Parts: sequence; C-alpha cells; structure tokens
Amino acid sequence: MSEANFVNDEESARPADEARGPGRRLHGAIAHKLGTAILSGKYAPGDILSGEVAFAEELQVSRSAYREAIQVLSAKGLVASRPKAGTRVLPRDRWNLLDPEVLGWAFAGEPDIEFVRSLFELRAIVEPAAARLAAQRREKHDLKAMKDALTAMRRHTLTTEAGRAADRDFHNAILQATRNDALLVLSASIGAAVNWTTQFKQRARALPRNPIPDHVRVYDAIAAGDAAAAAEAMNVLVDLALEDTRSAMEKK
Amino acid sequence: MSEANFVNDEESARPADEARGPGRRLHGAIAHKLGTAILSGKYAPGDILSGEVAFAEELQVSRSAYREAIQVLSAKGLVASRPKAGTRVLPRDRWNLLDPEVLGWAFAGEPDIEFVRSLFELRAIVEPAAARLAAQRREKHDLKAMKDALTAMRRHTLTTEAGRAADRDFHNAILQATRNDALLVLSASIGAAVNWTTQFKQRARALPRNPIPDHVRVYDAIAAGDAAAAAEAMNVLVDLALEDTRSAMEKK
DNA sequence: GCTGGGAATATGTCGGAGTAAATAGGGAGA
DNA sequence: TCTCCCTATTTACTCCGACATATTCCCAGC
Repeated sequence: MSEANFVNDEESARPADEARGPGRRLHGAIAHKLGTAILSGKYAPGDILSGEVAFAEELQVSRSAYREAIQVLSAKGLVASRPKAGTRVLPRDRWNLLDPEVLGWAFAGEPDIEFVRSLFELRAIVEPAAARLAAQRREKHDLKAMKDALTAMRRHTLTTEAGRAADRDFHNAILQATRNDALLVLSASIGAAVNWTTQFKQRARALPRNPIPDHVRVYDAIAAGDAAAAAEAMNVLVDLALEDTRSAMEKK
Repeated sequence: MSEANFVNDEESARPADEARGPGRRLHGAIAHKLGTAILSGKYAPGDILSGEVAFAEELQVSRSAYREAIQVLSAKGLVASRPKAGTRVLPRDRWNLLDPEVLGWAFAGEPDIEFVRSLFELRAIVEPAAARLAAQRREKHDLKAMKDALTAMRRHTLTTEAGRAADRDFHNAILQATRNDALLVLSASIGAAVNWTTQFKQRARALPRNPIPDHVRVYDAIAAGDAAAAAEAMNVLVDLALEDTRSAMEKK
C-alpha cells in the first residue's frame, strides 16, 4: 500500500476527463501551445522566438514558466537557445518526431498527409517483422494477452476509446512477445500516432471494414508459431489500415 | 562545428578540446548526471528522487537548475513528478529510448548487451527495408551523396571520428533517398547509437573486417535500382556489424 | 473505522545579478 | 580612402534565492 508502485502517471490519475485538452501543468500548456505552433509550420525552422520577457508578458506567465516550456521543447530537439542569439527553431531533421508528445502536436492541427504516409510506411516495415519475431518467441502469457485484447475489441468497437485501447493492447502484446525493448518503444510511439489517425477516420465516418477477422488471422499465425504467415497477415492488416486512412483523408 | 557548446563547470579554460564531455549548460550537465544514473540502473523504476532542495544542495546548484534538469528528464519520459509525492522514476516502457540523448546516456556507462541486441535487431529490420525503398526512389543527387560518403570512408577509416561520420553520412543518404521522414528520424537515432557501439568496438580493438566492399555492394544495388539486392546487401552489412559488436562485448 | 485539519513538500512566480556573444564603433595599416 | 581587426557596448539568455500557492500525506478527533 505505501511502498507499492502504483503506476499513476499524470493521465491515468485523472478521471480521463480532459484527455484532449492541453492538460498538465502551466509550462506543459505553454509547451503544447508552442509545440503545435511549430509543428503546424507557424514558426518555420530558422525562425527566432526572440524575447524571453516579451513572450512571457504576451502569454501572461512568468519567465520561469516560459523558460521551462522552452526546456521541454529543447529536450525534444525542436528549438535551441543561445545567450545572445535568441531561441531559434531547429531544422526538421533535428526534431524528435517519434516522441509521443511531438507526435500528438503534429496531429493536433491538420495532419500532414505526407507525414502520415511515411508513418504508415514505417509501420508496414516494423509491424510485420515484429509479428514474425512474436511468432517465434511468444510464451503462453503473451497469447493470453492477445486473446484478451481481441475479446475486448469484439465487445467494444473501434468507434469507442475503449475499443481503440484494446486495439493498442493487441499490438502491444505482440510487441511484448518480441522480447525487444527498442521495438517496444518504437511501436508505442507509432501506436499513439495510429490512434490519432483512427480517431480521424472515425470523424470522417470512414470505418467500412470489420477489422476483427484480420486481427484473428494474425493471432492464429502467431499462436501456431508460423512466422511467415504472421508477417503476411500483419502486412495485410497494415495495408488495409493505410488504405482506410488515405481514403478518409482524401474525403476530407 | 555547429555544436560549439562547451561545459562551463567551474572555470575550465579548456580550449574546447573536450568534445565528449557532459556538454551544454549547467542544467544540461545535471540532466546528464541524473540521466546516466537512471539509465545505468542506479535509480530503479519506482524509486523516488525525493527532496528538491536536498538534491539542489547536494549538487551545489540552485533549485532552478535542478528543476530545469528534471524538466528535461520529464520531457524524455524518464521521470514524472507530482506535488508532494516527489519525483518518481517511470517504468522502462515509458522511457523514450529512441531519443538521441537518452541513447547517449544508455551508452555512457556499461551498455546493456540485451539492449544492444534489441537495437541491432531493430536496425536489421529497418535498414534493409530502407535500402529497398531507396533503390526504388533514389534520384541522382542521392547517389552522389552516397558516393561522396563512400570516398570519405575510404580516405579515413572507422577508427577516426571523421570516418564514422562518413559512415553515418552514407546511411543517412540512403534514408534520405527513401523520401520518408519517419524513417529518417528513426535511423538518425539508431545511427547515433551505432556510433557509440563502433567507438566501443574500437576501444576493444575489434575491427577485423574491412567494411568498404559491403558498403559498395549496397551502393551498387541501389544505383542499379535492384530493390531485392539492395535489401539483401544491407542485411549482410547489418549482420556483420552485429557480429563484430557481439564479439567485442564478449571479449570485454 | 471514518472524516477533517494541519504539516510537509512540490509547483508556480518574481525580479535581480551574472555572463556570453553579436553588433557597432574606432583605430591602424595598406 | 578603403579594408581589416580589435575593443566596447548592448542584448538576451542563464542562474539564483525568496516568496506564494496548491496538493497530498499523516494524524488526531469523532
């Protein structure tokens, strides 16, 4: 009770009420504001956000709060500040686009279709390979986790947050089964991004396909230990998701 | 070049010779110290870094500097602090292990061989696929960049920083040719990590193979537009690198 | 055993001192 | 007279310590 690690991060502690707001603390809100502004292109790489005091006054916050927000952006590679030169936006290739928070900022405004494409391409590379490894290395409890996620997906649908969480759990269980930390972290980031696109698809009223059978095929292949079949089934799954997303974005 | 940030510890009048120091500013140095401590396992997930003032006094810095360092770590998902409860180290799966700085911290001490293995496994998944895409989409200037990097690799060797930079440039040129931002960012992170392992191999005096011919094979396949051959050649390249690294770590 | 108040601790705020660096100005050499 | 270099000023970030606020844990009272 007292020494137990209750894993209450900042969002699960909240009643999941303001999940989509700026949330967090004051400097977090400022970081969100500036981050979305940068990601949306309002500040281009090379631009200078000059004037610590000016910004602090404009946002009606203290310089400390502004400074801590800049620290966050700096830690994510979005900006760099030097004593006299001011705080300048770094070139895109320095941005840590795989950071879940940065990804969220990227999808806060109008998501760039080129970037979404590249994310799905990456997913199409990583996830089938992960399914292949999972088929070779999965243990009993991995299969149980996948099965549980599948039943949850059946009960809810992808139109609900619970359903999307179950979807993430399914993919997460596969990643866990690969026994690969790097893969796990990477796909956690991608999963967050995919969740955004799924919400996006839902807003566009474009969820035509029933994704359950495809997921079941992946599960069966992994359970059977058939690496090639698992990779292929996951490949199909990702391709369909990409197709849906593309049509949804074009429709809009 | 552009990274002319030097540490301003006490009054070290070093002629900016120390390129691999903690770097950056005071709070950057603190973040480095705490980051390496966390990554090395000195602070386990769930541990509490209690006492903002205590830490600040122990490190002989002000609370602001300590706070900003915590902001950086928090932005990278290593810790989370809540009002009264203290600053807790988050579970590993929340860490942004693909952040270049975090990767650097992970390799600052004794690198975990399991983690290195998982990184190379990820690399073995991503880089061949990237070579495949590059073979399909490369333009003239991409090939020129690869060729330039190859000649630079020949002139210097991997034992020098310039040679390792050329190696990174080569892989970077391939990633650029994929026209995929997400891939580019990911492999920039991986490339930073691989650079660490290469330095590590060098320290262990284990660079037996001449990597140039293998790189040339990759280049030829991409130049010819042969996707399958490019993927296979890159596969060989990554496998050899993994083998070298493994033997170097076992030797040590 | 449950509830409410107080103590402890972390976050948010503030303004000032210190310092690094870019720009401008002046002087020397061609 | 023009160019180059050196120096001084100015500017904006960096660091600091104190104060105010909010939240949570602990414990006493019911």
